[in-house]
Order: sequence, then C-alpha cells, then structure tokens
Amino acid sequence: MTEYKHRWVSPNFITEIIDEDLKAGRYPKVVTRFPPEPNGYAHLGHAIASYIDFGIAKDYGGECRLRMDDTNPETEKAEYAEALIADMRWLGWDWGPKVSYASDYFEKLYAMAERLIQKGLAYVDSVSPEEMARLRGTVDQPGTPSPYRERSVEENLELFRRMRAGEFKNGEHVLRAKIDLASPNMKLRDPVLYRIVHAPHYRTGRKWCIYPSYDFAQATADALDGVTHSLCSLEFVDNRAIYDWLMEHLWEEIRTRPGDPPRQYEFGRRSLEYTVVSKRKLKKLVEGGYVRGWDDPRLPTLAAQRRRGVRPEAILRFARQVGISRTNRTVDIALLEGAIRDDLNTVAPRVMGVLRPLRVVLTNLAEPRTIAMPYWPHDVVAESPGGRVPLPDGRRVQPEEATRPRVLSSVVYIEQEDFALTPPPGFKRLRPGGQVRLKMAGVIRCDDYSTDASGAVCELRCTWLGEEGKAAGVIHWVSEAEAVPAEFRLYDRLFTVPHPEAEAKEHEDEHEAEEKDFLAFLNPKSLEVVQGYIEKSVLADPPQTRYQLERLGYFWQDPLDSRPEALVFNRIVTLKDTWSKASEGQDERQKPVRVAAPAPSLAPLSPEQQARFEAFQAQGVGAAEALVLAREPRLAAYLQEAAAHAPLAALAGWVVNDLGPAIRADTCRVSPQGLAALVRLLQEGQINSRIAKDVLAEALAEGADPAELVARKGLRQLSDEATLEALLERILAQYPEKVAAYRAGKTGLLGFFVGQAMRETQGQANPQILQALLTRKLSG
RNA sequence: UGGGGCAUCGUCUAAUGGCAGGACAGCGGUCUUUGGAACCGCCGGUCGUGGUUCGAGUCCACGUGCCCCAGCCA
Repeated sequence: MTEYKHRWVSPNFITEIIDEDLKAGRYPKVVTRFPPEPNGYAHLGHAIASYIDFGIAKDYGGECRLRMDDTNPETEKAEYAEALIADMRWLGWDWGPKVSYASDYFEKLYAMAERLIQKGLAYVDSVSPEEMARLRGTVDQPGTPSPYRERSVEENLELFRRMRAGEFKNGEHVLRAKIDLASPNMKLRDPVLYRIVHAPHYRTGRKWCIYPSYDFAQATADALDGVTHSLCSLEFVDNRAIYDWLMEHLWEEIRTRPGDPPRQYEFGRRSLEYTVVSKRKLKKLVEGGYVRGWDDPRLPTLAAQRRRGVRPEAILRFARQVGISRTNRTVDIALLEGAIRDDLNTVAPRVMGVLRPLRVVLTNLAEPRTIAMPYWPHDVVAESPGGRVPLPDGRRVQPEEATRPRVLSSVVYIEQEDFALTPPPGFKRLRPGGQVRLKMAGVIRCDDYSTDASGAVCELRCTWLGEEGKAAGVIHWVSEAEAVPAEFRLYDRLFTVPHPEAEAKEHEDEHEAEEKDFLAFLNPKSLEVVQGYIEKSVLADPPQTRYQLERLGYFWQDPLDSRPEALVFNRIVTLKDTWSKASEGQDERQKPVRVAAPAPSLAPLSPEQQARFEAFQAQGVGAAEALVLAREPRLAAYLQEAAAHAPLAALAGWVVNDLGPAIRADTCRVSPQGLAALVRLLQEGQINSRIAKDVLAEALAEGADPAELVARKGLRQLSDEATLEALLERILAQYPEKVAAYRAGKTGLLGFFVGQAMRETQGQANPQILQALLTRKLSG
C-alpha cells in the first residue's frame, strides 16, 4: 500500500538527511533559505535552486527564507534586488512576512567578528593582497604565517574598530580567521572575514566601510535566520569546513532557535543546452547588441522567459523534472520545451493566424459564411474538470458555448508552406489540382495558381467544395474579411550548438590566434520576424491571453511592444512537429564513442612488498587481497593478529573488504580477536555470510563485539530444508505472475525470490540452499 | 601537482546487497477536422579492470575521465 504523496522535490540525498534529523529530534522544524546575490537578474539556474530550497521546505511543512546576500556594495544594486524578489514572487514562492537581507545583520555580524577576535580566533592582517596570496602557498605548498598573525587581542580589536571607523583605505587591512595555513584545504588557510570597501551600499549607504565576506556572512546570517539545512551548490564543498568552524565557535552566541546548528549540504548545478547563464556572458550578449535586452525572450533570464510568455507553472514543472543530485549537469532543452507545452496545452485556447500568407481566391464562394469555431479541441474538452471549459477572458462555459464566430469569405490566407508545386512524398496539404480541408470550413480544390516576377507562387484560385469534398489534410486559415495584420516574432535557440562554452574552449585550444569565443556559435536565425495575419477575435480578449495558433505553436502578445492597432506576437514555443523532422534531416545525437580504457597501470611492488604478496598467496589468500595486504602494513598487521584465532585465508577477505577503510582511518572498533570469533562462527556454518556482514557493520558502527552481537540477537543460519521449502512455497504462491515471468525466461527473478526469503527470515536463511530449492521448484 | 567532489539509457533521474525502473528525446502504431494532445509499443544505460558475495549499479582495490579550490567575488 504505497499511498501517493505529492512532493515538490522527489526524495533525494538531502531529504534522507532531513528525515534522519527530524527522527533524531535535532531540529524543531525544517528551515532552508534561498540566498541570491543582487548583482544580476535571476535565470533558470536560480529558478532550479530556488525550487530545491522552497520545495523541500514545503515538503516538510517548514519555512524557506528569501535572503539577499548583499555583502559586496561594488556589484550590487537595489534594482537587482527588486527584480530578484519580483521573479521569486512570480514563481509563487512564499517566504513569510519579509525578505531577509544580510545587510540588515551587519551590526550583529560585526559583533560576532569582535567575539572571534576576543577568543583569539581572528586577527587583523596588514599585508598587501599580493603578499597575502603569496603567503597562502599553493595547492601543493603549505602557506606561511603573515608577520601580523600573532597580534594581541587588544591590538586586533583596536585595529578592527579603526577599520570600521574608516581610518584606513581599501586593502590596507583585513580581518582573517585564524585556522590553519598548512591545511590541504585551501579554504581553511585563514580565510578573510572582513575587508575594507569604501563604497556606498544600496541599502546601508555609507554607514559601513567594512563588509563581511561570503563565508562569514553566509554562516552567521543562516544562524540568525534560524536556518537548519543550508543548501548550496557543489563549488562550495570546500567552504563547508569554514561554515562548520564558524558554527563551532559562534553558534552558542548567535543562535535564535533551539536545536543543533545548521549544516550545509551541496547539490549539483544545472545548466541548459543552447544557452549561457554566466553573468559576464549574458552581459556581453546584451551590451554587444546580440539580443535586445535583459528580457530578450531568447535569454534564460526569468524576465526573458516571462516576456516570452512562459508561465511560472512551466518553470516549476521543468525544475521538478530536472531534479537534484550531487553532479553538475546540462539539461536537454527539450525538457524545458516539453514542460512549456505541457503547461500550455490545457490553458491556451486555439485560434488561427497565418505567419507567411498565401492569398487564395475561392472562385465559387458567392456569400461569406459564418462559422462558430470552438476554442478547444475534443481532448481538452473531454478532460476538462466539471465539463466546463474556459473562454479567453477566463469565464468557464459549456463546451458548445466556447466558440467565437469566424467568417469564410472569398479571399482567404493560408500558410505558404501548406501549398507545394512539387510536394514531397507524404505531403498532406495543397497542391495544384489537389484538395485540402480548411479547418471547420470545408474542403477546397486548387484549380490554378499564379506566380510573381521571381517565379514564386503568389495566388491560388480554388473551388470551395464544402463538406462534399474529401481531403487527407487539414490546414489553418484566416479570411481577408477577418484578418488583422500582426507581427510575429519567432524565437529559436540562441546558439547553434548545445554547449557553446565548451565548444568555444575547444576551439581556443586549437587555433589560439583566432580567439573564438562563444559568440561564434550564435544562431543567426534565433529571431525571425514575419508579418502575417491573425483572426480578429483576439482583439476582444485580454491582451495577456496565451493562445495556441493551430499547427504553429503557442503565442502571446509581446507585453511591451504589442498595441491593439499594431499587434506583436511572441512565439512561446513551437508545437512538436514530426512532419518537418521527417522531411528534413533530424538532429543526430551521436553516441559517445567509448575509447577502450588503457590497462590499469599498477605501481610496481617493492621487493619487500613482493615477498609479502607471495607469502600471503602461499597461505591461500586470493591475489587481489594479497596485493592490498602486501601494500598496506596496517591491514597486514591486523590480519596477522586475527590469524592467531582463526584461519588466515578465511580472514583476509573480511579484513580487506569490510574492515579495510576503518583500519586505514584508524577508526576500527572491532578487535582482531572479535573478527576471528565471527569468522569461526561462519566457518562452522552457525551463521551465513549475510549475517556476518550485517553484524560486522553494526559492530563497527557501535564498537561492539560481533560474536556477542550474534548471540544477543539470537542469529543463526537457517538450513533446514523442510522449513525453507515451506517458506518458498508461500512466497511463490504470493507472486504467481513473477513465477510465470521466471518460467518465461526472466531468470533474473531468482534473486528476487531469494531476496524475499532472506527478508522474511531477517537474513538467516541459507541462501545456497534457497537457491538450489528454487531452481528445482521453478523448473518443475 | 596537494585537497575535495562526481560518474546509471542520447538527456535528466530512480533502485534497505535481491526484477536496472520512470520522464524527456527518438522510432513505430492507434486515434484525431491541429502532421498538436492522448493512448499503445519499440529502441536504449550501470566509466574500465579485478575482487568479496548464493547474488554487486550499490561493498573493496586499482585505474580512467570530468568538475571545484591558490579573490580583500559569491
């Protein structure tokens, strides 16, 4: 009985941790936060990150704060903060009564910095930036202490206060955490906590001339916001050590809620094919005039997507499908497009427009005909809740009332590509002498056509056959009597290649001189503007109505440029088009060619290692284990000790495979004697290897004696055939369809049956016997 | 190069050591007054090599590949 529970974010490595935390009572409730820096506009990457932060909070009935991470006055602006907030609101997130700002906490943060100084955990450094970089060392060279590292608490305090008072220029001093200059983690080499920046802040003005660094502000603001689970992207993994260090020293002073300090967890970033999101590149596109502004519908900014006509529901749907993992990924653009179509399919009324008009004269149509044309196709009507269906103005009516009048007059426009002089095979539209159906308006036959000076077809003369005629295809149309001219902006992917940045990098390496960058892969056809017609009914609708122009795609009026007397429509997304794909070449996705991996090259063994290797093998240890043991004296020593109480060959695998990591890390809490006792039980057949494995893992975690655990839990291998047979009978009877599938050839199910039996016996059944019994029963 | 992170269909994502599943894309079909939608089917994957185990995507070892860290950016 798996009850379906709606979740915003499907279970993942973070929710697993949250489940555990909640079970252990570490936090009263889940609080997350979404902390954008107001130095640019939100894009799809922000949307996905915010989805994780807000979605997880919703799933746990918790809260998610929206916090402006505004600690760098030189790059941040109120305009960005406002836009970010508007975008988050647009997505529908709820962050409670107020937005949180790191800058609101500056006073408290400053106090915390002083506390650190008082504890001797932070100092004012006064070397130049270049000198500091030099002293930090490199990835393989430890850093060296600055001459100012051992200043007294008093001196540090005084200097820091003078920093705040504005007595120094930019760069003269910084406040640093005193952690570890030799740490292999570069982030721990005395990270900067505060720096001097004489620049007005968009919120605090000139009140401050020192500003906290990311690491310091993030951790302390999380604590002040009552955050429990601080989620961020993977590049901050190394920074977690600073976060934990700060919590260790500051939590008790800064806490605003009961429970454990917050912890940071990282997830992989998501990028999108055929686009770029880095601020620098976006800026280059906008300022270089390659797009028409930050909200150019080809951009991945939320402002752009909104202007394009994408609904927040579609973005959310997309984010949900993209999911979360601990790997950076580039998502197939089809996923976004699919989410947009899915969202719009049931909400966009169908109307008709013609992008590239071809004039058609219906030679025999004496009188215009009026048609009540439905806004919705049969399937949307059928699935509509309550049997009612919306009008463009939002009113819900009976399906037969959801229509608007259309007129068919003697001159109509059809799409140029719906007529072909020499049609390709499979063409279901109009051709000379052929017939096609005008949707809801009868069949026409093409009797004649004229061409212009260039030889292009410019007019068709057709006979209207009404319902008498037959036609394979149905096309859309707009008649002259009801046609309103409109501009259509047809957007396509901004780049010609799915990974413009990676491509640019590759080319860079090949011919450095050319300095190719991502701009070289701009799609020249990413925007096509055409002048066509749309049926006049749209003039009566709310201007923000999203339509499906039948057979063309989803459109809406450009919110900035469209006016009733000069309509401008943006194409939000095309319809799926299996026809053009079939007739053109499809974009071939190549399977990556897997290069045969080179044979593993092992470091050669020293003579001593070689000797040990051979000695272990001689005692019956397998080659793979012997190799590990030969190289790692600690494991070998452990094994030797255990071998005093049980056969060495039987112990080797356990030492290497199960205890190896713990022994190496020096956290092994199972004694060699303890292991030996367990292995003896196994050898005597008292327990099976499954029990041994489970018990050993538990003993390792709890520091217990494994054999004692076996006794305490009363674990024993179950080898009695009659009992096991009865058990299997029951299981097989329970899954008749699986039995049938097995007999039909799905032999992988053997494992399933064994697994069921093992589960029912808490791992105590003898799997070898089970397997033998099963094979016999199932073949019979 | 020291440290850290990661690796499952073309793409994204699942699988207490026990049926490698779903979604998108693609292909084929049914249906359709949208070459749309819906429905059905097909195609297709555990980075490599060894090992442990009755059984490995999962555990162990050794490789390979990609990403992050040497800002007073975040």
